[in-house]
Amino acid sequence: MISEQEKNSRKFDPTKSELEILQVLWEHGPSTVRFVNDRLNEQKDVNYTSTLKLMQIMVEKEILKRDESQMKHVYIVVEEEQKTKNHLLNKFVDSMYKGSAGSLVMQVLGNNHASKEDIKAIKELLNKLDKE
Amino acid sequence: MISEQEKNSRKFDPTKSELEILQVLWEHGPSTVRFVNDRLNEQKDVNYTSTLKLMQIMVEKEILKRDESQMKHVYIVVEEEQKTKNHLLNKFVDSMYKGSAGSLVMQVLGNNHASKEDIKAIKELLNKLDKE
DNA sequence: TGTTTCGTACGAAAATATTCCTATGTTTGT
DNA sequence: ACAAACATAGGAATATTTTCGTACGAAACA
Repeated sequence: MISEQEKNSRKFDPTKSELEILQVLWEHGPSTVRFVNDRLNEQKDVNYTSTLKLMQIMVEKEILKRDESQMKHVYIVVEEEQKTKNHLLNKFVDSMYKGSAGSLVMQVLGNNHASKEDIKAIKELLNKLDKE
Repeated sequence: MISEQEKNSRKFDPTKSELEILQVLWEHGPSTVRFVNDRLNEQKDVNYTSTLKLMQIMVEKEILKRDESQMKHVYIVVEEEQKTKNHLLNKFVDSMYKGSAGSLVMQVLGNNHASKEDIKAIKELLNKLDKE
């Protein structure tokens, strides 16, 4: 269920590169371009100004906002991590599993991609859901 | 775990539009461009030749192959639906949940997107996994 | 048989996303 | 104070994806 609020507030989906930046910010919190770019360079080759540009675009799109009080601007994610992930997850489920979350879960679990701890936690959650 | 085979055989990931076409083919089996285009037009406005072009490109990329014995070429998905979906799912989990399938499942389930039947099936699967 | 409809092929245009060059100003260290 | 290092801004170049115009041949049918 998606609220009107949510529908209207989301003007853009992050692109692939934007998502990479988001992941850095999710992991480390508000950061400068320099910091984000350094993290990205641990994985791939990308010029500082490219990252800068991308983050500026993300500000325009209102995916990020920034604190300009310092010379080194600090970029902050606007929407909560969970909310964004939820949105992307739902989109994924809808398009790939016709909205059936169940079949997605079945596939993930059947794919030896879950640890014992995961499984335990999932069972507990299921029991809790049952009672409701 | 991804086999060498799998790594090498997958030269390209489907783009967004290509995925829409794949979904039609997954649902209806081998089809003509006309048929696919009609299905797409139930959702969005797209010119016949655009769909044709895209499907031709997909043949070049070896995402599809085609039967040209008839004048109306019939396009067939090369890789099994499940294999492709698996690949995309893994990519999604890796990028969004740092490879933790467990946290993805937790999120899906915590999101009232699973029916009672789903939950039952998942529990059974979990029990089976436990025994192994 | 002629014309209208439907098919493919191909290239180019348009839209989108990504990268980086250059200009210019600020800070840092000597 | 000066040079080197570092910051942002903005636009242009590139790459990628998507859309469609045009050409042309085959089939349908009046």
